[in-house]
Amino acid sequence: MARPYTPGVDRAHPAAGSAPADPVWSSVRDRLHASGLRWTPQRRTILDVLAASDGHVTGAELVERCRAIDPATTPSTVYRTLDVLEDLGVVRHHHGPDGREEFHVLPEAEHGHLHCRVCGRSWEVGAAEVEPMLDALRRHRGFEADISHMALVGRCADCREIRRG
Amino acid sequence: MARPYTPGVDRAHPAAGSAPADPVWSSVRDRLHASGLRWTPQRRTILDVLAASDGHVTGAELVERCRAIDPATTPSTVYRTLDVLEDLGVVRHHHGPDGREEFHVLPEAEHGHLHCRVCGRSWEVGAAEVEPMLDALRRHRGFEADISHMALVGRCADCREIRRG
DNA sequence: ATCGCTACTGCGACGCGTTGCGATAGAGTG
DNA sequence: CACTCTATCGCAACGCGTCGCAGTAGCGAT
Repeated sequence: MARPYTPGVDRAHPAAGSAPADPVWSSVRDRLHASGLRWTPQRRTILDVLAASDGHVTGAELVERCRAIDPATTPSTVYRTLDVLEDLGVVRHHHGPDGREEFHVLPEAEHGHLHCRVCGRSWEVGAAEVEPMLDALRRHRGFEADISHMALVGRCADCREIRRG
Repeated sequence: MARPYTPGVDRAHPAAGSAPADPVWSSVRDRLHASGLRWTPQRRTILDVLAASDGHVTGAELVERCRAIDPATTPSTVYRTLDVLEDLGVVRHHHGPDGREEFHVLPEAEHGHLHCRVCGRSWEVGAAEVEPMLDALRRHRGFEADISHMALVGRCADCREIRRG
């Protein structure tokens, strides 16, 4: 067939139903190859899952969703692939209030995270909001902080309202 | 003996050699009682360990040091006690780059944390350094962030020097 | 000194994430 | 197509931290 190489149509693994035509995802394959890395059915599964996710997802959730597509998926493969994808800039991760990993797919803009300890909700803070502080750290200490990994824990407006203090 | 109640001299458990005469530690006992909580040999062991620690210590390290004093120490007891002590304000914890817990005993001043992803070293940042940003978050979003729990990951001056980027 | 209430302990099992290792299989080459 | 090199996989075991439960033991009251 003269199909111009849609990634993942030739799977033997049950790697999802709809092949992601998204150029972002197909480019991952090339980027892996460019770094001497490989394109495998397992990685395709994970990319399919990521493509179908939005917002923040925990590591365990990603493993679970991969299993829904391919029950043979093992955690180690998922976590290792997520590491690779983070190197490629496809995902970013930070740690929630309890230290567990949360991943964000292809963030449109770099951002940090706020977690309310009381209600558990979370918000994103734009780079602009924290840039002044990061800039100060850079100037005074030469420390270059990773915004994406930043997670501030505290109490949100609503929860402060309820229990004044 | 007319010894005026040095906490922990009457131990049956092997809770340390030198009893901490430090008023800070002895006050913990009273503070527990004031909250309807209890003073136990296990808690004394943990306080002894904390008293002998300075800077930041991981949870696992604390468990290990408790075991050195009392080999019967179990992790769950240690972690649960640390929770209680955090409520009392005796310790503060945050999460390192890998999400593991790090505890700080009785910080003299509230501070956040910087972790270099490359060399693994860490620094403290004074409240003053981050206050402007926290203030902005408070004003714009009503979010009250916990400085002690803040951990920024990135690259320190030395490591940026070596691998420019 | 004894009693009763319940905070606390220790145990066992679990959940998340990581690591080492032998086996497998991408992908470039002849 | 067969061959080689090595990135990747799956497994099993581990480390950190949490949780539920049944028994223990602080501590205030009698």
